[in-house]
Amino acid sequence: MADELPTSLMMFIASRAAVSRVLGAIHAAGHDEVTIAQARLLMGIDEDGTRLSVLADRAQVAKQTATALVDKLERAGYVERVRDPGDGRARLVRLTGHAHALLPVARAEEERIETEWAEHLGPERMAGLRDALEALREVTDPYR
Amino acid sequence: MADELPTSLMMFIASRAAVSRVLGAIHAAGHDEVTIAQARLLMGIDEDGTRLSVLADRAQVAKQTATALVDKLERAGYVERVRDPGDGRARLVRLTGHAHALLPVARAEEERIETEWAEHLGPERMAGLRDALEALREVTDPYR
DNA sequence: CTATATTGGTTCGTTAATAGGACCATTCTA
DNA sequence: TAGAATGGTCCTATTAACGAACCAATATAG
Repeated sequence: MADELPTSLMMFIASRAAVSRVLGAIHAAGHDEVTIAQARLLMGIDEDGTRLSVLADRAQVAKQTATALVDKLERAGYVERVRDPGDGRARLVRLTGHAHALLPVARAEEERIETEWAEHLGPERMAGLRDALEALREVTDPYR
Repeated sequence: MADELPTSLMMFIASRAAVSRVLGAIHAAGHDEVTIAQARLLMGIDEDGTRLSVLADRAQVAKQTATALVDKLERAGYVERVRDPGDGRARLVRLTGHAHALLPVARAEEERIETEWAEHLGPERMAGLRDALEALREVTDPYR
């Protein structure tokens, strides 16, 4: 074993496995067309709607990319664009009922992963892991 | 604070920051055309060459994708395809001198990140983080 | 109060990444 | 030795991503 992979690579491996499982659960629930990039954008939408540029920021993609992703999500019925009452230029991207049916599925699978990881590591190591990751956000999370 | 992000998402955030920095260092060293996907493939190449299908496996992409990536890397002068002496069907993808100039740059930046993270967390928390991530590989790493 | 700058989004055009399917050559195996 | 499996490639299509140019609405300078 004695593998000595970079810490960031080990994070990548684990997070990719999680993403893959969550997306699998989403697909299994019948939401076949949703892709990873689209899901990433969906996650950034607040309950009362979010501007496209904010969404782009959160997902760390260009505005044009966010536009394209929202286009697809809109065509598939997961979001709608409504005018921002406070600013005539802006529009708010809002989740539809269709999307609201989707979120619990994703959250449940995420829960399941979290539980399995905790079982595998034991409570202290899991707590330590989360603690370290939270601390790392201070130096790695450009948003917040 | 009290954020309660999923563990896997926090991993994603940190690993993305690291990838972004390593790629930045690579670009800053003059290797402008190399992309993330290409770098990911490069990392899987052993010193004495590696088969394309193994590469595809390691990077978790389809053979066709690996073919396309190797095409680009080959055109840019980072790898070469040589016949596998032991198997007439196979060809070995090997790093060129150009690529060998690149790897230390990536490794150095990775080192720097590792050091900064350790400083930010302190030695025990960093050790605990690595330990937990190594353990998680047992349930999340499809390769090994 | 107008002229200009900024902001929020979209459109156009291009490139990278990815994979399904078909396919060929070589090697393995029953 | 015939048929299955393996290693790669080609063709094609879709998604993701972004620079550049652009329009409409708002904010700001003079």
